[in-house]
Amino acid sequence: MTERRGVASERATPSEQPRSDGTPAPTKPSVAVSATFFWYNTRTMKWTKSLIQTLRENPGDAEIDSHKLLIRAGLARKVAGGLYSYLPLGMRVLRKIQQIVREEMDRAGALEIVSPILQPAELWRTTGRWDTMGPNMFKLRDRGEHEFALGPTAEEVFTDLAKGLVSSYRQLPVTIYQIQWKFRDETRPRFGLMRSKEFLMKDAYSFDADAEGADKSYWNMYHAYERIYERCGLKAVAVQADGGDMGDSLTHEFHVLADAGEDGIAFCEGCGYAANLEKAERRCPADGGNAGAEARNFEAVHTPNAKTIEEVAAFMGLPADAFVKSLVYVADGKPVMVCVPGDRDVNDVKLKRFLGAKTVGLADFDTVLKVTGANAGFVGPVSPADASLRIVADASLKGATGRIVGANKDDFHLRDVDLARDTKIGDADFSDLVVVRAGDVCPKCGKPMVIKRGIEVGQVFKLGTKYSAAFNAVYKNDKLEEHVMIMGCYGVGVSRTLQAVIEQSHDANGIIWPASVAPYQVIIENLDPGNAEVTKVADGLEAELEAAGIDVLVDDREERPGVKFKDADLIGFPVRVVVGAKGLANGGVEVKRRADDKSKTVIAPVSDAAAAVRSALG
RNA sequence: CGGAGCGUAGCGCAGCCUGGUAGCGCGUUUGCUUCGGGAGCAAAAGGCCGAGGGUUCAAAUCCCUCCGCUCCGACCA
Repeated sequence: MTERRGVASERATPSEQPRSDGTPAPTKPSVAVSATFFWYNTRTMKWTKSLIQTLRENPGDAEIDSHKLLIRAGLARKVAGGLYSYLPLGMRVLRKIQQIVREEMDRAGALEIVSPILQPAELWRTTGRWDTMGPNMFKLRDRGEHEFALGPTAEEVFTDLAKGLVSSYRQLPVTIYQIQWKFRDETRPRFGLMRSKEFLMKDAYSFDADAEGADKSYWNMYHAYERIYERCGLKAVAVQADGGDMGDSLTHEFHVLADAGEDGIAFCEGCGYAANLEKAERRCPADGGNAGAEARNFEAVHTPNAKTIEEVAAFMGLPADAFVKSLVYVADGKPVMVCVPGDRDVNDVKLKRFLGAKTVGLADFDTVLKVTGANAGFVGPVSPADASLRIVADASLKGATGRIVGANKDDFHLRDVDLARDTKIGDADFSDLVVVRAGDVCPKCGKPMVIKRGIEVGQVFKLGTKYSAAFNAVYKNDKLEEHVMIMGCYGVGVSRTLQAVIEQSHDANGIIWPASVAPYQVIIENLDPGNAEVTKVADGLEAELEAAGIDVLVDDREERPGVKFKDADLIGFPVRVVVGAKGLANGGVEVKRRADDKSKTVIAPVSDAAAAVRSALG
């Protein structure tokens, strides 16, 4: 223990014995630190030397708790919109998360590299993404007018790299990763580190010889991700997501459930089905659930100026689901009408899939008028001006009768419309096309689903050969034949994960860090730094804990106890040790976990204090 | 990209409408008294009032332009 204290004090102050030439003697490195925590600078710290600055008030621009706490607890400071400096405390958390990610990637057999942030345009042009990424990518030129991007991701760089490194099937499978800063020109950065212009991301890319191997690589990473989030103390759930332009590719997003999350996720509590709202499907009865409605001839209703479903419903005094909402889309340049129940929203991704289109989007008003004969607000599936207009409808409208639709004539709607009788929508034109909502039926087990919100902290994605084909990244098999490698990509938002931990683990007093990623696992509150006896106990415990591999902050400020307790709670160190004259007189030091209330405080004799801390850390 | 709001001390804000040369709280520094859940008193430091231009004897305040930030929206008929 005496030795350990020596190490701790050496680090706290430069050696006091100058060399003969007058230069200060070098400070000896701590063997314990460099050997077991090689990626760490220090394991212990005195508050008065730490540059920790907490704020009593919430920052004016923060909306969500984790953002407020991030700033108030002194983890990060805003430099500009969407750009943050990580302060010493935040940096420690970031490094701990990185280290967990690194260890799990290494354990999964992935190889760490680092590639440039500044990426040549040429690579992006190879896949066409120089243009398709559009304004989301920061682009710049060097003095020779050569174009570059600040990497928003690195598929191109890694594929190009693999092409150069891999030539034989003997080298496969291989997964390469990096932890690197990424840049995205977000339209609206917000919520602190949640959506920022610059963020730290771990991105990995797998290369396989065949589909079976690619599958194994995918699940290998999937399981590594489960371990990463668990070790970070996060409850993350894997949800199905849409493969985007990659067709029906398998992909999962890892979400931390939180009300402040930006993404909606559909859950089935019956069978565990989970999918984000872009992807989530729902089951509809074969007949659309519309059997037995009374058949009547439709008639026109004058509905002046009532354009939205809300307005018409109010005007006619009927619920929104008595209406059919008809929208004109343009899919790959061709107009198409989409009908959904009046109280539902079209899911563009499902529509795109169903139509087999590359792009879909709402038509402009001119197109709407041209193909339907009416202005937006009064369009419907019954006899549009362009008789050849394709009309598709949500599955729940199959067999629908007695509905109200736009009349394709301004200021008019039609009532008592029977979709089968009065429109040309055929059986093959029905599909699940709406965004699911709470109560919709699970596509797997038929039970009602719920909607929750999540923060996306990672994604695993089967890429297929999209990138490797573009780069002609091939390997030779044992018959000397060339084949394109099959890829997967895997991302962890490291800086976002930091804030997600805060969002998921805090209370009214501040953050509650899981021990694995806490900036310091233990804070020792020296309530009386001027008292030699108290300070001796506090510093002795500091050294003892350091020797045991625990990192610890000693609050040696001359502050009133209340201030120190408030700060400890705000920053959220998992375990707090209070050393004060009063406590020592009463038999020892107090050990309390941040997550527990006062009643669970343990009084430990000084000789048992380190053991009590370790027990509290679990 | 459209709309709204805001830029004043390290942080949170007032002052602006009705021009007269800058204030409050927190934090910081010093002293005294306090001292187990954000103490009290006394003193002090700290600001080109986002930038540029205009009006005026005089501009944080009025006008114009620009920059930055925040929120809402981006057409679901």
